[in-house]
Amino acid sequence: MTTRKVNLSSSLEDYLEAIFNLARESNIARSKDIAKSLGVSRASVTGALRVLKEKGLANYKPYDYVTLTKAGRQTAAEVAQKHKILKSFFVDVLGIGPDTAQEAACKAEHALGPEIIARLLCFIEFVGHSSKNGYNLTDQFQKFCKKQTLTRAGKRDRNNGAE
Amino acid sequence: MTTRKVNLSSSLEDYLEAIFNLARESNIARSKDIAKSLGVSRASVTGALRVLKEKGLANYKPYDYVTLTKAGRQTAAEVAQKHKILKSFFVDVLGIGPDTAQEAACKAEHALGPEIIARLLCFIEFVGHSSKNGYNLTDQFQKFCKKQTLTRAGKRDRNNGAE
DNA sequence: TGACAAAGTTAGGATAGACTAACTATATTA
DNA sequence: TAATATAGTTAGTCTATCCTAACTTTGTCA
Repeated sequence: MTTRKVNLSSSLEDYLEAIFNLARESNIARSKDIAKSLGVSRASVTGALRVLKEKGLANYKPYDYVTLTKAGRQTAAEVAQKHKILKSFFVDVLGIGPDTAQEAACKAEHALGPEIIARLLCFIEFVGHSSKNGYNLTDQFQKFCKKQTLTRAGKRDRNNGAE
Repeated sequence: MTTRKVNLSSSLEDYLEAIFNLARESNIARSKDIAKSLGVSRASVTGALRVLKEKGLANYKPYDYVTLTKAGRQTAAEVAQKHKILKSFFVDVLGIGPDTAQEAACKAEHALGPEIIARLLCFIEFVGHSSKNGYNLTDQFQKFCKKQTLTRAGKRDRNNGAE
């Protein structure tokens, strides 16, 4: 029997992901660290933990360490996976800087469903694969991109004061 | 002198975009239609219009038609542009169905900044360009994708009951 | 072991965004 | 033009999320 999917707000997904990542890094997810990693107050964390408990995603007792339930871990892993794939797409395919990519992934991970994420992953693999097969897609794109940007800058200059 | 950028919530961006689109389609953005196109109540629209007016983005008077200010049009056009580019990427590059793509674009348009959107546009152009130059990227990807999916399904089957 | 610091919680409040129900203004049409 | 339908507004409420300030629990160390 699979666990029923809970509808989660972006905010709760963020908490889940933060707990998941902290638990991976240091085995323990402390309220203080969750607050720090999300940039919210400790009080907000307490509130979120209560909600996650209600939804069956976190094992939470006041003044005790938090852990995720199986369902919680599963959902958190999905969110983290989305994040990872998006960031990789931005950095490895589009050539975006890691910080901008990180920030964008944080937001977009809540907006895109599994179908698109799966395709995106496939696309990243396709790009990697194609690089090995002679046609280096990434390089080609970077060249193309630079050319486009210059062309446009030129057009803008020539049109200056037109409209 | 350029108009200063206002910080907008996703929700307000949605209203702006809806007004912009309605005005393009039928020259007039009626409260009722804004409500319908966003799936909210008419009362919610009134509230949003007041806020957009405060922020200098909409010309709003009770019981009158709404129009966007110059700043409002500019912002709305940017959002609509993001939407268009995202949808095109999903459909034309990833091969996602139009309905799923539409829905995802609606959400992601609020999450991604101008840098990533510009790159994405460039990438779409690159893909179109490459198709003309012998190497049909889209076809290649679709083939690759199908193969991957099958491979994974196979692996899953062979692993059944393993863990 | 008791005092102090750190972590966590609670209480109370703000804001954004949505809703319904009731009211007002505008538009239509007999 | 008066009655009625439609559109738009207002008032009041709800929920989600965040905050600060004050309180409680836990942990540390002299």
